[in-house]
Amino acid sequence: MDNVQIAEMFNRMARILEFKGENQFKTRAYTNAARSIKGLDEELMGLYRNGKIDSIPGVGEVLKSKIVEILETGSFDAYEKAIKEVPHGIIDIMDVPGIGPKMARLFYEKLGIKSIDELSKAAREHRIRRLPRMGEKLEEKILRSIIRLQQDKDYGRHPIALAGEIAREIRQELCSSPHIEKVFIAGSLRRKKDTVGDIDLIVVSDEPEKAINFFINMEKVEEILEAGASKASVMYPGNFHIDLRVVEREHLGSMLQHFTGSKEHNIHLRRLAISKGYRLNEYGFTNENSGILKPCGREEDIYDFLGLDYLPPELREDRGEIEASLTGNLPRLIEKKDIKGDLHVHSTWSDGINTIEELAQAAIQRGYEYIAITDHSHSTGIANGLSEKQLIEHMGEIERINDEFDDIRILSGTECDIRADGKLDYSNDILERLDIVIVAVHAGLEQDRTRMTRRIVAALENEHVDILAHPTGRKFGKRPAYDVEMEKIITAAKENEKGLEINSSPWRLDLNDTNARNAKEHGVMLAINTDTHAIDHFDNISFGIDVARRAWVEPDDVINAMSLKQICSRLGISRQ
DNA sequence: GCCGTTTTCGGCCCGACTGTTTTCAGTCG
Repeated sequence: MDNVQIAEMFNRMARILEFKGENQFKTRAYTNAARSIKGLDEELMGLYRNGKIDSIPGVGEVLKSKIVEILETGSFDAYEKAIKEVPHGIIDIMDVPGIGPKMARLFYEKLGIKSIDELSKAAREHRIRRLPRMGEKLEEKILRSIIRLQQDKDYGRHPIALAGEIAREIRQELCSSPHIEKVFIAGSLRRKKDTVGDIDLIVVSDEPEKAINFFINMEKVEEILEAGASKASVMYPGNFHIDLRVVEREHLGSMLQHFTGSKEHNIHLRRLAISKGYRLNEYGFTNENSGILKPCGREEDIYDFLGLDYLPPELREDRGEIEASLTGNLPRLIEKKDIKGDLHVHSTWSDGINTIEELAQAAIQRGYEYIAITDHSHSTGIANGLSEKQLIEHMGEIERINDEFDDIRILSGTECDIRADGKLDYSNDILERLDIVIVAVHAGLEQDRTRMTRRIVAALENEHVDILAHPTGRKFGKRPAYDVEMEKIITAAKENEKGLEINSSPWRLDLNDTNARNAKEHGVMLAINTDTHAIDHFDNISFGIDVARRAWVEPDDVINAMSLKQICSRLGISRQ
């Protein structure tokens, strides 16, 4: 039973308690504990065995005993009883947008509805509207919501790169309205999460109604979900849910902060405000005694007022950033200007579309001191992987091109396949001759957790290996991460002094933020690489930097933030 | 059910929008 499963169990328990109409704070306690458990660096089982299960935030005596019960028996008594009482389909019903615990319970008690299919049928047969406070519009809304839910296989989450494009497109259109002064992107998109659920926008306007009207009447809007005096939501092509809030300039800071979130971060800030005698909302601070509102025109004003250093949006997840800010221990987050090179680049020698010279030129234009050409090894036949003989020619070619360029150093490398048994695709003799060796899993993704972990750890134990690329293999919309024990990978990377990659391809973003932060905290060095297959891909580096920033990564944690001299020293390259 | 720079008891973030009602409960973020 791992942390994710235990957290899921607590989440389901919370949903059941909601349905049963239990005390909302008790319900919230389960949700909070679940979230806290998901964010743990170590497995609960390990903590339990070492007697270190105390001091998990949000877990008190009662929930602690339930965790122990789960670890020992696979479940806990109260949960087993609860799932017998509340049919499984009911939880699904509460996942339909617009339906919460109260309605789900009413449908169950009055109409015996226990599943989404039954709900859909009841709505079509107009049985919902006969219930108190229910009507025709609600039936239509339910049917629409169910259809959207069923169409939406990825649970409504979109890769940040796609969401960013849509957001910029909408921003441009909104800017053309005479009633809209300015447009800001907020929400998880501004926090740079790897995937975003919906797109949150703020517009500054003196005429809110006209601004809202312009928004809901944009040509591409497929459906208007709600439209009020200061807030509206629409559906946009590609299953994008867009939320808009209108604000007057004097409240912009508060609104930006509020709408950027995260929810947990905001709750923490509000608790902090309460302890100082103020209520905090999207319009500013209200003095508890006088009732006087202090508006915040700039986001910085809010953090200032609470005695905090400014918090970059990437950190606003209530994962310790507020405490760090209070004690002056915020990280100096990595920035684009810190990146000195790219260590994962493919050329025409394997499956890239640009020559080594073209890549070198593009890297110079981006101000890099070095790049590593890391074409595929021969097992990756589909990517035109190089034989050992070809790899030797490849090295010669790089040496020749290095003579041509004064402004950049090209490192000879490989992205060497880790075979199913953990052996590498090239012999040690040839690996030794390369400047840099990146290893990666490309096939045999279905291996079980134990084998996959052993396979990767074996690769990390090879003395010639430098970096593990895209460590979990996930690709958005294509496949989930393969099953692997990340803790063991991180430990092996630390013990063998290997780097782990944050792959900046917007379809990978692998390591993700939580794994990357975990690695950093264990003292593992990271490499923020683009896995470039075409010159334009170099610019994906910003996505990788976003992930790193969300992981609290500082320049000193990053291999390719090192100067050429430093990196040559790390890689054991004598000639520079 | 958790938690404490007021507290071991009594709090627990806060407001907008909808649909159904004539004043508000439910849902959402």
